[in-house]
Amino acid sequence: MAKVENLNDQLKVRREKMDELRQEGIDPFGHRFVRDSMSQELHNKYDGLSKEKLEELEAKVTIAGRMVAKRGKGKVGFADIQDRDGRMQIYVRKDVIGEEKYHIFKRSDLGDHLGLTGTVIKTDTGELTLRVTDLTFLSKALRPLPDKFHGLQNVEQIYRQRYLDLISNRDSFERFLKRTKIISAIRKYLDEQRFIEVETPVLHNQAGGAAARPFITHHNALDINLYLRIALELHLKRLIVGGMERVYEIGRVFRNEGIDTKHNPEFTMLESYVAYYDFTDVMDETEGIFKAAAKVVSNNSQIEYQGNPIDFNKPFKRIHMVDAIKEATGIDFWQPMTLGEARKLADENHVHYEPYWKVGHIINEFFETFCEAKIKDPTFVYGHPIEVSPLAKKNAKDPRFTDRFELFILGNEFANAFSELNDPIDQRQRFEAQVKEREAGNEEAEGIDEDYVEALEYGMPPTGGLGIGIDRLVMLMTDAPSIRDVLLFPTLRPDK
RNA sequence: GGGUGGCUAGCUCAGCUGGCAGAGCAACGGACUCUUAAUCCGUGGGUCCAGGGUUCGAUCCCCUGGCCACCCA
Repeated sequence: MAKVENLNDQLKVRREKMDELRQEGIDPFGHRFVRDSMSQELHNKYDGLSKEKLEELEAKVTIAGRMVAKRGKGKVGFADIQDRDGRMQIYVRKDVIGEEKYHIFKRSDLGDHLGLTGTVIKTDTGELTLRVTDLTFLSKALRPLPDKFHGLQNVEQIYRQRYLDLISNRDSFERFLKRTKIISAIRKYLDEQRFIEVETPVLHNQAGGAAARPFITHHNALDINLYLRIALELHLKRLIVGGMERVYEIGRVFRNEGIDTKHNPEFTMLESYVAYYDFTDVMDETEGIFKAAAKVVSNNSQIEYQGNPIDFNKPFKRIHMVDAIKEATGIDFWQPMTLGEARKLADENHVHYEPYWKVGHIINEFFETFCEAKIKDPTFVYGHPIEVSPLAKKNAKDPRFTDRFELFILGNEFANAFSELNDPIDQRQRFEAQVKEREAGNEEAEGIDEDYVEALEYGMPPTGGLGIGIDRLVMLMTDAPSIRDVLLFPTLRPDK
């Protein structure tokens, strides 16, 4: 707690007012208060009624909230009370609530919480208002709120002190409400498809299921290092082996990488697995999830992201990665090709590659270089090379490629899915290839998860799996330019 | 990792070519019984991100560092 001599005038005054309340026998940090109405509820109910009609009705209600604006006027005063759903104007008259209570109102600061009982009226200017008959002081704000007109603009403060952003920037508050509703809609959609929602460990013995560097932590009693999960994949598939048939988890995963407008070290993933599905079924499932989410934020399933319209009514496009490259560049990777030939093509087209890369890596890089950014409409790009898909099932007709897809919208990836590799022999070989990659310099390559391979040896049904980054989905649906705008408390460097 | 920009009162922001630190809101005192970014009169409020340098003099110029944002890899 700051020492008194370090306080600025406003902090001092508010502490003095707190003491004043105590002297008057009022707890500045009050207690239980029963309200019977929310601001928005009152607006819905009474905004449509005339001033006269409301006078007739004499509707008596009790509300509570934070005072966010105040307009004094001698022996009467107006203020705006903000609760979770919105705001309600109150009208306080000295001759109605009496000297003592009016004094409390006059001495209240912006930011204080008040409980108010009164009748619902309309003012001469037509604003729905609570004409206060009783006032209860509920909680003192010892610090002043951000600018009442501009709100909180300081981006750093918005992230570090999200509560101030939520108090003073209603659009931000509503974006987080939408986030919650989107996730609820996704749950509802999956639950209706008879999925089982599960929770799997966050602490892993080995970080697998994705290509990413993990956070490492230590368990004291076992004296072992543990890894914060980078994916949900390998545990959920064990549950498919266990016969759950349709599972999903919405949970936090952690990746030890840089922070920018699209990356936060911890973020929320949805992964789902369905026995007997292949990746084309998963496309349908994915489409259903995105359409369910779009309905939450739009009446007609048309949204706009940073000025770009997206229509979720249309069926999503589907294109093979190799065809997409051919369309964009004329280069045909369907042709059988040696590594030397692929490298030559890469050199000719100024496509970057690493020494340990095989043909498949180069194909993938061609896609990322020439195709990804051009995709606008929701599009499933499928058939990723086997080298970049260590957990996906090989395509039955062309084993260079896998039955995998990614969903792209406006040049960004929103989902990653595949027919799961359920052949334990093949799986072991893919893990071994990953180990070699790691030795060749790819720090994100996976190790061998023996326990997982053993689970596969008991027999996993053919399975369709899906991963969706929930934060990016919410960004898209709420027109948020940065992932930090959809995370209540984004990761930041400590403040001093 | 590289580049650019920002950091000034509680908040939102000005601050010219280097010359006493500014406004609006908020706060305080006063007036005001239908205001709504209330109004009117008056008052107080600053580690100009930190440290160093140049200078008679630095919020301003230079160097180093911190935090944040954006762009690029």
